[in-house]
Amino acid sequence: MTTHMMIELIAVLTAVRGDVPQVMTIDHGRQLPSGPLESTHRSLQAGVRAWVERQTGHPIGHVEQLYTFADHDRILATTQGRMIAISYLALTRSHAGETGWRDWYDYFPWENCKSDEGRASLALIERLLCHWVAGMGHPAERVRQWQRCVSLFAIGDMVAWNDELVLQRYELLYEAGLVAEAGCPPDRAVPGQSMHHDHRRILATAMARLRARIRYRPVVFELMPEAFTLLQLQRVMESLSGVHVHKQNFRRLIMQQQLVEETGEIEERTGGRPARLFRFCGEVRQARQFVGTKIPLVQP
Amino acid sequence: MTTHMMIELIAVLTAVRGDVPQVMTIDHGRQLPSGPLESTHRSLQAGVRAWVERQTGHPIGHVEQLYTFADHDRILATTQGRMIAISYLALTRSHAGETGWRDWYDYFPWENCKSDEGRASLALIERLLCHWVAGMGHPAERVRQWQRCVSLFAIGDMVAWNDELVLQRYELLYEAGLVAEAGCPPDRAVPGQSMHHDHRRILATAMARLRARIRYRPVVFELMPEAFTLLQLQRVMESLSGVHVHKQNFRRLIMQQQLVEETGEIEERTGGRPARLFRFCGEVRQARQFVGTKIPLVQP
DNA sequence: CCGACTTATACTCAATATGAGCATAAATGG
DNA sequence: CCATTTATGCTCATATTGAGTATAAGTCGG
Repeated sequence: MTTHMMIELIAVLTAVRGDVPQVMTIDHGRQLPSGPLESTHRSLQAGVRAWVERQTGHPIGHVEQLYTFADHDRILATTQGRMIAISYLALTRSHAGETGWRDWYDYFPWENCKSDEGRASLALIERLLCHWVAGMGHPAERVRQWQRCVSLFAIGDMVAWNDELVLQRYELLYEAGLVAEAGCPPDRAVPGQSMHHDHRRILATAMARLRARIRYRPVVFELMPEAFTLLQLQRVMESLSGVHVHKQNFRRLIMQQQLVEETGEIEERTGGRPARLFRFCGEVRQARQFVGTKIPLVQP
Repeated sequence: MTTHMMIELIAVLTAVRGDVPQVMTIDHGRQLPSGPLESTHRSLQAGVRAWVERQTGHPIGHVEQLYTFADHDRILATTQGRMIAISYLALTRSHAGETGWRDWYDYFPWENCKSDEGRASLALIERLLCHWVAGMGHPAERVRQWQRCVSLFAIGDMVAWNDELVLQRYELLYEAGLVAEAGCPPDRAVPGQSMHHDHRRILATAMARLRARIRYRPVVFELMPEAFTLLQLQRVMESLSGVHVHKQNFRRLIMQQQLVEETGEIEERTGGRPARLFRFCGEVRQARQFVGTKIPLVQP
């Protein structure tokens, strides 16, 4: 029953610079940082935390297990065993001047519906997917897959865009042979940088998880500086989720949930009226950490 | 880097008999079924599916990875390596006359707030936790832990009961030394059967995940018979979540989401007025599988 | 057959939450 | 001074939610 196995830990280390969500990479942005599980680690979580903190020098906040893979792609040629990869999402604060950070949306331009670039890549994807289903032999299958395209990419406004379906959208593009990882020639692929192995897939899993988490848990604050204005908070939420929020309603919900408190300081350089600075009042709320938050994310 | 490892798959196979959620066990209810990962399995998910279907003879519906553990408790004495356990939640339909099925709430009586037994065990837990924090030396720590007790077990109606915090509640009881797994003598433990290793913890993880899933995904129907009345559906939802539902509002939400359609048949043996039978219209909704459902779960 | 009891189903109503907009305040740069 | 920008307070229509009333259509015991 005991076989040769290699356990690999893969971290999706995420931070926000300015308003832009970023991910730590190695190999010129082609891979996520990963390392073997060491026997000195008390637990998997502790292993990831120690190893990431050693690599980056930063303390990390939220750490969360994503998924464990053991597909046959991962069988090692050299040994008899199989490769198991356990992926983690880790959040950290600032990272001025470090190398290896890449924008989320370099890999997933279509997930950033806020930007013109994102909308352009969505329009292109719509055409490519239309072409893909048109080439299908079986009519029933064609209808089924088109409905899948429509609901995942919100084609034709029949359904609303769901920002949490990052993984499902990537998998559809993979099946349609529109990403480089699926063996597609680069000139016929959808825009967006590819990664080695299944690392872009793991990044998609992490993005989806984080988009889901920030709605109901106060994890955004792990990515924010100590003090921030409400607009800065809103911009980070928007760039993480890729969708717009109504400014006044966002403020209302944040305030009435007492997630933040005023620092008393004022941010002058807003470009308009100065804004009050806030801090996350996590200490006070520590016991109430299970009540959950509710943050409104609506369409533009 | 390659070490001796044993990869163990652990399944939390869940079904509903009558209105009662049950879990498949071995070893007279002391363990969850588990088996080694075999190299013939294409993927982990396929491995779990094949192995569970072979064991039970039933087709299983929803399968979902829960968590991967590799704590030092799991280090094997016999080999140099470490034990990795990957746990899965799997749902299946009926299981008339099979052995090994146990009620969820045999292990977690306090999670069934609907029943008198559940409320009684909650009252007992409240007293035991009160005693636990009273014995703490440091006042600040005492306050902190008591707030944790209050918010997890909804003591004193300051916060509402959150049915999804199954794991957090179990971990609190473990820390407080009130469960047999923490080395507590049986007569001083909280009611509820214990399990070997960390299997009750894994069951808690599964219960929490399923309680979260049934709110937003139509997975309940994987546990229902082909045709059912709305009251049957409601009772299953209630027993899975452990809380009561307002009958009329439940009907309203189910109907207006078009999750079900009438079969045309009538269930006569309701004990009152006969009820219309419904079936899940998953085929029609297959493409819309991402829209999500919303099922109201409120307090008694 | 009657009346107590059970469940099914339709409908109403108030409280709250949500989405969208208006208005004013306070800074900037010409 | 005025256009522009951002901050912040407030209103309002609509949708959602929680809870209750009312009625229908069976059962069962006498």
